[in-house]
Amino acid sequence: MRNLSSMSARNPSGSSSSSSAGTGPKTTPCCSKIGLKRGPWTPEEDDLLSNYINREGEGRWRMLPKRAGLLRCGKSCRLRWMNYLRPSVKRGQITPDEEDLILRLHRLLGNRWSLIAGRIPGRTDNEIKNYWNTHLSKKLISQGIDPRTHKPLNPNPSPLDSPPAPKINPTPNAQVAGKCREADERTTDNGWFVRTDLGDQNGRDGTGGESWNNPDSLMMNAVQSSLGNSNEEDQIDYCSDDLFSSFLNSLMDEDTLTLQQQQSNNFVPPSEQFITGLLKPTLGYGNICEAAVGSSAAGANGEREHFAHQMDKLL
DNA sequence: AACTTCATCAACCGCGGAGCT
DNA sequence: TAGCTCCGCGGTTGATGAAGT
Repeated sequence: MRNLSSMSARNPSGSSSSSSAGTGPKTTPCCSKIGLKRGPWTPEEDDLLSNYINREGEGRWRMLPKRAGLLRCGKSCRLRWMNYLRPSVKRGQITPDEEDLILRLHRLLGNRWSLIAGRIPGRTDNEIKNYWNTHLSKKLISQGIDPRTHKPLNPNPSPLDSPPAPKINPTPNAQVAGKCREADERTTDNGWFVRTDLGDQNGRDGTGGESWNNPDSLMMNAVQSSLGNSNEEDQIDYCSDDLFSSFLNSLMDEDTLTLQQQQSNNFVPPSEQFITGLLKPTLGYGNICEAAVGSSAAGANGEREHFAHQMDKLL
């Protein structure tokens, strides 16, 4: 870890930035940076910030610098606290397990660094983002995998933008999948049964197999398994966080399984499209949530709304 | 030893959403 | 409803040290 104090400021003059001048009427005193210091933080500033937050708590970032005696903007204070000074921030190298987790979460969530960081205790979005850009993306490229899509790079891209080839080269993915949790026929932590006896390539496997080709069902498997033991009303308030967590775990479980299937027989389960396609911001999480939540027979209206709101907020 | 290139990562920037009036 | 403020997010920058020539 580089000594921050030794780093010179990006804007040594410390003068106001002209970049925010174009923000028009929305420019706030916080953003004007008139007379505010920029660049690396000194230990003294760190102490001031830490002491203030330990005393007063987080939040009110705009007023914080003034009250704490710092010549920084609120944004800078928040960033420094979140990424460096927070006691829960874990320093040191990313472990192989964490790297594995980042890869799998990125496959599911894309560049949602804050969401990914939320699933990795002690790591910040900035740290994960940096690690991805400097390590993992290059690693995937060297393995022949597109770091954006997590699909094999096509050496001969078609000008017609044809759909993905049905046969996926298992070698690059296998290197990733080899690091993933083993997923045989088993029950996940949240109780969602993971199938390995998949049906035919259209996802028709008879009873109980609709999880693979029905987004609603996929979602609701996670939802219902999480709600299964939540009969008490007083559990409703906090079930949504668990719900999202369970949902994500479920997706990751299926994700692992999908990779194994690709390895073994090039089979691409229909829900692959759901995971890697529908779970993209451009296609809207809201629709998924609405569809899943709207069709839910498991929860009361309050739960549905709470869940939909939570998912919308998080995604 | 001097110079150049590469890798790393803290910090900055602009944007957009949420909440309030 | 519109406008404003605050906050958080993701993309990007640029200083620094390491590695290479």
